[in-house]
Amino acid sequence: MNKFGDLIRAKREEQEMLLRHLSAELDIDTAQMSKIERGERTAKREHVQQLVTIFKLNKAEAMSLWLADQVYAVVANEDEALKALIVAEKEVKYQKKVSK
Amino acid sequence: MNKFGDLIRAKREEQEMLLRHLSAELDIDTAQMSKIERGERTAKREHVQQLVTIFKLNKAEAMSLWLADQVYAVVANEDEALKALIVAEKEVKYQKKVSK
DNA sequence: TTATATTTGCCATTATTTGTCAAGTCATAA
DNA sequence: TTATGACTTGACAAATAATGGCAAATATAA
Repeated sequence: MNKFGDLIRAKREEQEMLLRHLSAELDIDTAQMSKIERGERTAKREHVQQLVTIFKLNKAEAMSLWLADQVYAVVANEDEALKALIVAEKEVKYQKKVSK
Repeated sequence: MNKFGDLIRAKREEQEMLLRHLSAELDIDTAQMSKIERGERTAKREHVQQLVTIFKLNKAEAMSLWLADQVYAVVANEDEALKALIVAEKEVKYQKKVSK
């Protein structure tokens, strides 16, 4: 799963922006940016923020996808993937409740 | 969140087994085992399997908790934790469907 | 062909995780 | 009190993984 990279690539192509121009804005190698878009590497948090600004993305949505890719990497190909996600989800909800 | 470690500690204490005996069975340092039970370190997959055998655990359940701890570590303290989990969950369900 | 864009593979550097040890705490017994 | 046993903690080196950057390879179009 590479939802974040797919989103960035879509937005970049929508604007007919070159990979080397985008990577220059983030101050990273073009090859790195290529790998991020294709999901071969994970973008840094600071780069996510920059991309949100550059493409005027919904920050919550972008962060969700970026995080989801990382979550998915943990459970990919695991028999108990779904159960694990549900356990984690319950904990997140519980923490939200008790921290109020 | 440390559901896996909590489970192991509970089972070990239930049997009045010493940390050094358990760690000897897994062929790891007592300090390591202590850290695993307290969630300071993550057990290796092979150790999870050994613990399942030693304590006659439900394997699916144990694996779920072990994985859930790792998933939770990724999303802990993230504003979009819940959204991210739901995105990942949908992907897992989708993959399950298309791989049939 | 040539030029430009992107991808790929490799490797050095950096960061993170792991294993081990020794010293520490804590509770209990002598 | 001192001693002992169980466990925890902190520090460190070693192992492992992630990252950045380069150059070569590939692709796409003129």
